[in-house]
Amino acid sequence: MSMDAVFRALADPTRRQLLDSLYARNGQTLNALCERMDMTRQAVTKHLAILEEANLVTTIRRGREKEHYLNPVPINEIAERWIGKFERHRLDALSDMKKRLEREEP
Amino acid sequence: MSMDAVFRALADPTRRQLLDSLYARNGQTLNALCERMDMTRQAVTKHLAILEEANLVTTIRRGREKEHYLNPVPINEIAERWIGKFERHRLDALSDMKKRLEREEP
DNA sequence: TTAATATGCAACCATTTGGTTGCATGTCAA
DNA sequence: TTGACATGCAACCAAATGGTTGCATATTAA
Repeated sequence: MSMDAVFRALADPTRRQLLDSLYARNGQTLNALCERMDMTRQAVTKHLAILEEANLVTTIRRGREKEHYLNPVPINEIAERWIGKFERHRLDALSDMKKRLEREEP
Repeated sequence: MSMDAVFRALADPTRRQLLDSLYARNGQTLNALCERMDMTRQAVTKHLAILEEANLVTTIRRGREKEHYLNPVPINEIAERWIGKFERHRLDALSDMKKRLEREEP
Protein backbone atom coordinates (compact mmCIF):
# COMPACT_ATOMS: atom_id res chain seq x y z
CA MET A 1 0.00 0.00 0.00
CA SER A 2 2.32 2.70 -1.25
CA MET A 3 1.84 6.20 0.06
CA ASP A 4 3.05 7.51 -3.26
CA ALA A 5 0.10 6.00 -5.13
CA VAL A 6 -2.32 7.58 -2.68
CA PHE A 7 -0.81 11.05 -2.98
CA ARG A 8 -0.70 10.74 -6.73
CA ALA A 9 -4.32 9.64 -6.84
CA LEU A 10 -5.42 12.55 -4.68
CA ALA A 11 -3.58 15.06 -6.85
CA ASP A 12 -6.24 15.16 -9.55
CA PRO A 13 -9.44 17.18 -8.96
CA THR A 14 -11.54 14.76 -11.02
CA ARG A 15 -10.46 11.88 -8.82
CA ARG A 16 -11.20 13.84 -5.66
CA GLN A 17 -14.60 14.58 -7.13
CA LEU A 18 -15.12 10.86 -7.69
CA LEU A 19 -14.25 10.20 -4.07
CA ASP A 20 -16.68 12.93 -3.04
CA SER A 21 -19.35 11.32 -5.18
CA LEU A 22 -18.75 7.94 -3.57
CA TYR A 23 -18.71 9.59 -0.16
CA ALA A 24 -22.17 10.99 -0.90
CA ARG A 25 -23.44 7.71 -2.29
CA ASN A 26 -21.36 4.60 -1.82
CA GLY A 27 -21.52 1.64 -4.19
CA GLN A 28 -22.27 3.51 -7.41
CA THR A 29 -21.78 1.80 -10.74
CA LEU A 30 -19.44 3.15 -13.38
CA ASN A 31 -22.32 4.56 -15.40
CA ALA A 32 -23.80 6.26 -12.36
CA LEU A 33 -20.46 7.90 -11.60
CA CYS A 34 -20.11 8.99 -15.21
CA GLU A 35 -23.40 10.85 -15.24
CA ARG A 36 -22.06 13.69 -13.10
CA MET A 37 -18.67 13.87 -14.78
CA ASP A 38 -18.19 15.97 -17.88
CA MET A 39 -16.03 13.51 -19.77
CA THR A 40 -16.26 10.19 -21.52
CA ARG A 41 -16.83 6.93 -19.68
CA GLN A 42 -13.36 5.74 -20.66
CA ALA A 43 -11.74 8.75 -19.03
CA VAL A 44 -13.64 8.07 -15.81
CA THR A 45 -12.62 4.42 -16.01
CA LYS A 46 -8.98 5.44 -16.08
CA HIS A 47 -9.39 7.68 -13.06
CA LEU A 48 -11.15 4.91 -11.17
CA ALA A 49 -8.32 2.52 -12.06
CA ILE A 50 -5.85 4.92 -10.46
CA LEU A 51 -8.04 5.21 -7.38
CA GLU A 52 -8.24 1.41 -7.20
CA GLU A 53 -4.49 1.12 -7.54
CA ALA A 54 -4.13 3.47 -4.60
CA ASN A 55 -6.58 1.31 -2.69
CA LEU A 56 -8.91 4.27 -2.27
CA VAL A 57 -11.72 2.54 -4.11
CA THR A 58 -12.80 -1.09 -4.03
CA THR A 59 -15.05 -2.63 -6.63
CA ILE A 60 -17.43 -5.55 -6.76
CA ARG A 61 -18.62 -7.03 -10.01
CA ARG A 62 -22.34 -7.64 -9.74
CA GLY A 63 -23.59 -9.16 -12.95
CA ARG A 64 -22.84 -6.77 -15.77
CA GLU A 65 -22.46 -3.87 -13.38
CA LYS A 66 -19.49 -2.89 -11.25
CA GLU A 67 -20.10 -1.25 -7.90
CA HIS A 68 -17.54 1.16 -6.50
CA TYR A 69 -16.90 1.58 -2.80
CA LEU A 70 -14.89 4.22 -1.03
CA ASN A 71 -12.06 2.94 1.12
CA PRO A 72 -11.03 5.70 3.52
CA VAL A 73 -8.24 3.69 5.18
CA PRO A 74 -5.31 4.95 3.06
CA ILE A 75 -6.40 8.54 3.58
CA ASN A 76 -6.54 7.91 7.27
CA GLU A 77 -3.04 6.49 7.18
CA ILE A 78 -1.72 9.52 5.36
CA ALA A 79 -3.33 11.77 7.91
CA GLU A 80 -1.80 9.79 10.75
CA ARG A 81 1.65 8.99 9.43
CA TRP A 82 2.58 11.96 7.34
CA ILE A 83 0.31 14.89 7.89
CA GLY A 84 0.20 14.32 11.61
CA LYS A 85 3.83 15.12 12.07
CA PHE A 86 3.46 18.50 10.45
CA GLU A 87 0.34 19.28 12.39
CA ARG A 88 2.06 18.40 15.64
CA HIS A 89 4.59 21.13 15.19
CA ARG A 90 2.33 23.55 13.45
CA LEU A 91 2.41 26.20 16.10
CA ASP A 92 6.12 25.75 16.77
CA ALA A 93 6.96 26.19 13.13
CA LEU A 94 4.67 29.18 12.87
CA SER A 95 6.22 31.00 15.80
CA ASP A 96 9.64 30.06 14.48
CA MET A 97 8.84 31.57 11.14
CA LYS A 98 7.41 34.66 12.74
CA LYS A 99 10.54 35.24 14.76
CA ARG A 100 12.66 34.83 11.67
CA LEU A 101 10.53 37.19 9.69
CA GLU A 102 10.57 39.76 12.49
CA ARG A 103 14.32 39.70 12.87
CA GLU A 104 15.13 42.06 10.06
CA GLU A 105 18.18 41.88 7.82
CA PRO A 106 21.32 42.19 9.96
CA MET B 1 -4.95 29.31 -1.08
CA SER B 2 -6.18 26.63 -3.46
CA MET B 3 -6.48 23.10 -2.18
CA ASP B 4 -5.68 21.89 -5.66
CA ALA B 5 -2.19 23.42 -5.61
CA VAL B 6 -1.47 21.77 -2.27
CA PHE B 7 -2.57 18.31 -3.41
CA ARG B 8 -0.63 18.71 -6.62
CA ALA B 9 2.47 19.79 -4.73
CA LEU B 10 2.25 16.82 -2.39
CA ALA B 11 1.89 14.37 -5.26
CA ASP B 12 5.57 14.31 -6.10
CA PRO B 13 7.95 12.23 -3.94
CA THR B 14 10.83 14.67 -4.46
CA ARG B 15 8.71 17.51 -3.13
CA ARG B 16 7.64 15.48 -0.11
CA GLN B 17 11.29 14.74 0.48
CA LEU B 18 12.03 18.45 0.39
CA LEU B 19 9.33 19.05 2.97
CA ASP B 20 10.81 16.27 5.09
CA SER B 21 14.22 17.89 4.78
CA LEU B 22 12.84 21.24 5.89
CA TYR B 23 10.96 19.52 8.68
CA ALA B 24 14.28 18.07 9.92
CA ARG B 25 16.09 21.38 9.52
CA ASN B 26 14.09 24.50 8.86
CA GLY B 27 15.51 27.51 7.04
CA GLN B 28 17.87 25.70 4.70
CA THR B 29 19.27 27.48 1.67
CA LEU B 30 18.74 26.24 -1.85
CA ASN B 31 22.25 24.82 -2.04
CA ALA B 32 21.85 23.03 1.30
CA LEU B 33 18.62 21.44 0.07
CA CYS B 34 20.28 20.43 -3.19
CA GLU B 35 23.07 18.53 -1.48
CA ARG B 36 20.80 15.67 -0.48
CA MET B 37 18.84 15.58 -3.73
CA ASP B 38 20.12 13.55 -6.64
CA MET B 39 19.35 16.09 -9.35
CA THR B 40 20.48 19.45 -10.60
CA ARG B 41 19.97 22.65 -8.65
CA GLN B 42 17.58 23.90 -11.33
CA ALA B 43 15.33 20.88 -10.92
CA VAL B 44 15.18 21.45 -7.16
CA THR B 45 14.44 25.12 -7.79
CA LYS B 46 11.40 24.16 -9.85
CA HIS B 47 10.11 21.83 -7.16
CA LEU B 48 10.57 24.53 -4.54
CA ALA B 49 8.66 26.97 -6.75
CA ILE B 50 5.72 24.58 -6.83
CA LEU B 51 5.89 24.19 -3.05
CA GLU B 52 5.96 27.97 -2.70
CA GLU B 53 2.98 28.32 -5.01
CA ALA B 54 1.09 25.90 -2.80
CA ASN B 55 2.12 28.00 0.18
CA LEU B 56 3.84 25.02 1.74
CA VAL B 57 7.21 26.74 1.75
CA THR B 58 8.08 30.36 2.51
CA THR B 59 11.39 31.93 1.59
CA ILE B 60 13.46 34.81 2.86
CA ARG B 61 16.21 36.34 0.83
CA ARG B 62 19.18 36.92 3.11
CA GLY B 63 21.99 38.48 1.16
CA ARG B 64 22.92 36.18 -1.67
CA GLU B 65 21.30 33.22 0.02
CA LYS B 66 17.65 32.22 0.17
CA GLU B 67 16.34 30.51 3.24
CA HIS B 68 13.41 28.09 2.96
CA TYR B 69 10.86 27.60 5.70
CA LEU B 70 8.20 24.95 6.02
CA ASN B 71 4.65 26.22 6.32
CA PRO B 72 2.48 23.44 7.72
CA VAL B 73 -0.76 25.42 7.64
CA PRO B 74 -2.06 24.23 4.24
CA ILE B 75 -1.42 20.62 5.18
CA ASN B 76 -3.28 21.18 8.38
CA GLU B 77 -6.18 22.62 6.44
CA ILE B 78 -6.31 19.65 4.12
CA ALA B 79 -6.32 17.34 7.07
CA GLU B 80 -9.14 19.25 8.70
CA ARG B 81 -11.34 20.11 5.76
CA TRP B 82 -10.98 17.18 3.45
CA ILE B 83 -9.37 14.21 5.05
CA GLY B 84 -11.31 14.69 8.25
CA LYS B 85 -14.61 13.89 6.66
CA PHE B 86 -13.38 10.55 5.38
CA GLU B 87 -11.78 9.71 8.68
CA ARG B 88 -14.96 10.52 10.52
CA HIS B 89 -16.87 7.82 8.71
CA ARG B 90 -14.00 5.42 8.41
CA LEU B 91 -15.51 2.71 10.55
CA ASP B 92 -18.98 3.19 9.10
CA ALA B 93 -17.72 2.84 5.58
CA LEU B 94 -15.65 -0.15 6.50
CA SER B 95 -18.53 -2.02 8.07
CA ASP B 96 -20.70 -0.99 5.15
CA MET B 97 -18.21 -2.46 2.75
CA LYS B 98 -17.87 -5.59 4.78
CA LYS B 99 -21.61 -6.17 4.76
CA ARG B 100 -21.72 -5.65 1.01
CA LEU B 101 -18.85 -8.01 0.47
CA GLU B 102 -20.42 -10.63 2.70
CA ARG B 103 -23.79 -10.51 0.99
CA GLU B 104 -23.01 -12.85 -1.85
CA GLU B 105 -24.41 -12.58 -5.35
CA PRO B 106 -28.21 -12.69 -5.16
C1' DT C 1 -32.21 -15.73 -29.68
C1' DT C 2 -31.46 -11.12 -30.08
C1' DA C 3 -31.22 -6.28 -28.98
C1' DA C 4 -29.92 -3.20 -25.58
C1' DT C 5 -26.95 -2.21 -21.82
C1' DA C 6 -22.51 -2.15 -18.97
C1' DT C 7 -18.07 -2.51 -19.03
C1' DG C 8 -13.15 -3.57 -21.04
C1' DC C 9 -9.24 -2.90 -24.13
C1' DA C 10 -6.15 -0.46 -27.23
C1' DA C 11 -4.45 2.98 -30.19
C1' DC C 12 -3.87 7.59 -30.56
C1' DC C 13 -3.18 12.68 -29.36
C1' DA C 14 -2.20 17.20 -26.91
C1' DT C 15 -0.52 19.02 -22.85
C1' DT C 16 1.86 18.88 -18.61
C1' DT C 17 5.66 17.37 -15.94
C1' DG C 18 10.26 16.63 -14.42
C1' DG C 19 14.47 16.93 -15.82
C1' DT C 20 18.53 18.82 -18.41
C1' DT C 21 22.09 22.48 -20.19
C1' DG C 22 23.77 27.16 -20.82
C1' DC C 23 24.07 31.60 -19.57
C1' DA C 24 22.88 35.89 -16.70
C1' DT C 25 22.67 38.38 -12.41
C1' DG C 26 23.70 39.66 -7.87
C1' DT C 27 26.50 39.48 -3.56
C1' DC C 28 30.36 38.49 -0.55
C1' DA C 29 35.29 38.40 0.51
C1' DA C 30 40.10 38.76 -0.55
C1' DT D 1 37.88 45.50 -7.96
C1' DT D 2 37.68 41.04 -9.04
C1' DG D 3 36.89 36.26 -8.54
C1' DA D 4 34.10 32.93 -6.37
C1' DC D 5 29.70 31.67 -4.94
C1' DA D 6 24.34 31.57 -4.71
C1' DT D 7 20.62 32.04 -7.16
C1' DG D 8 17.54 33.22 -11.50
C1' DC D 9 15.95 32.67 -16.21
C1' DA D 10 15.00 30.35 -20.59
C1' DA D 11 15.19 26.98 -24.10
C1' DC D 12 14.90 22.42 -24.81
C1' DC D 13 13.61 17.30 -24.33
C1' DA D 14 11.63 12.71 -22.93
C1' DA D 15 8.15 10.68 -20.49
C1' DA D 16 3.88 10.74 -18.05
C1' DT D 17 -0.87 12.37 -17.87
C1' DG D 18 -5.58 13.11 -19.15
C1' DG D 19 -8.35 12.86 -22.59
C1' DT D 20 -10.38 11.03 -27.02
C1' DT D 21 -12.38 7.43 -30.55
C1' DG D 22 -13.38 2.81 -32.10
C1' DC D 23 -14.27 -1.67 -31.32
C1' DA D 24 -14.80 -6.04 -28.34
C1' DT D 25 -17.00 -8.65 -24.73
C1' DA D 26 -20.36 -10.01 -21.44
C1' DT D 27 -24.91 -9.88 -19.31
C1' DT D 28 -29.73 -8.86 -18.97
C1' DA D 29 -34.40 -8.69 -20.69
C1' DA D 30 -37.87 -8.89 -24.23
